[in-house]
Amino acid sequence: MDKIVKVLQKLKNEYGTVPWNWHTRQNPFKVLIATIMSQRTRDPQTDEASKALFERFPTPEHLASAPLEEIEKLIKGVNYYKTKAVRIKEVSSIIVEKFGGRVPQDMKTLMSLPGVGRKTANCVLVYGFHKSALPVDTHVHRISNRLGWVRTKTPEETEKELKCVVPTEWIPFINDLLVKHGQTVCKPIKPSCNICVVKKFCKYNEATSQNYTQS
DNA sequence: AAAACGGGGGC
DNA sequence: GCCCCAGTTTT
Repeated sequence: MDKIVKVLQKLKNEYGTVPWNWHTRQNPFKVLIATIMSQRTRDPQTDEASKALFERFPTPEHLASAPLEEIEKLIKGVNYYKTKAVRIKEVSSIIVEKFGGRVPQDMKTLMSLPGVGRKTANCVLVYGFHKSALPVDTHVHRISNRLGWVRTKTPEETEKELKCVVPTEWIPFINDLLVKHGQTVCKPIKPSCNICVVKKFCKYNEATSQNYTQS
């Protein structure tokens, strides 16, 4: 079996398959809004806030005409909530007025929306429309490099290289699994390599553990 | 390419 | 109290 698949299988065994923001998936508009909310924000906060928001304003039409203050209040708790409230309303209006209430299905149009960058657009494509898209955030970028799967400077490079080395059927799981691993074990600073289930496949661990195993 | 944005939770 | 964070936009 391929080495990368082995690692992904181990991570899947460790962390399970329940995706973040599961209640929004298969609804492209909800995926879009919830993903904007999730930027630089921890999971549980976003999850609760997005549920509250969609209960009150379930569609682009509702959000486009919602009072800004009410949106702010409902999503308070997520990072940048004031800026995001403005963008959520803007995005909803654009979708209603320019796209007939439908979320665009291509990278370029998605990224033209306010508050939507490459990572968010890819989330919409893969979780909303089941396309073969790979959202790369700081965790995916960092861990892919530590493991030695890629050698890249930017998230976009990582996205392209990962798509070449990871089997298609695993693409939709990469983000969830590596983010979970990155939050709990493979942290940006002082990663807990001693408890890592994939350390024997990891270049970073190989390089850093040498200092201790010698002598 | 680097800084700003901007706020709650963990240590 | 300080530091960090499922990014995007602006300088």
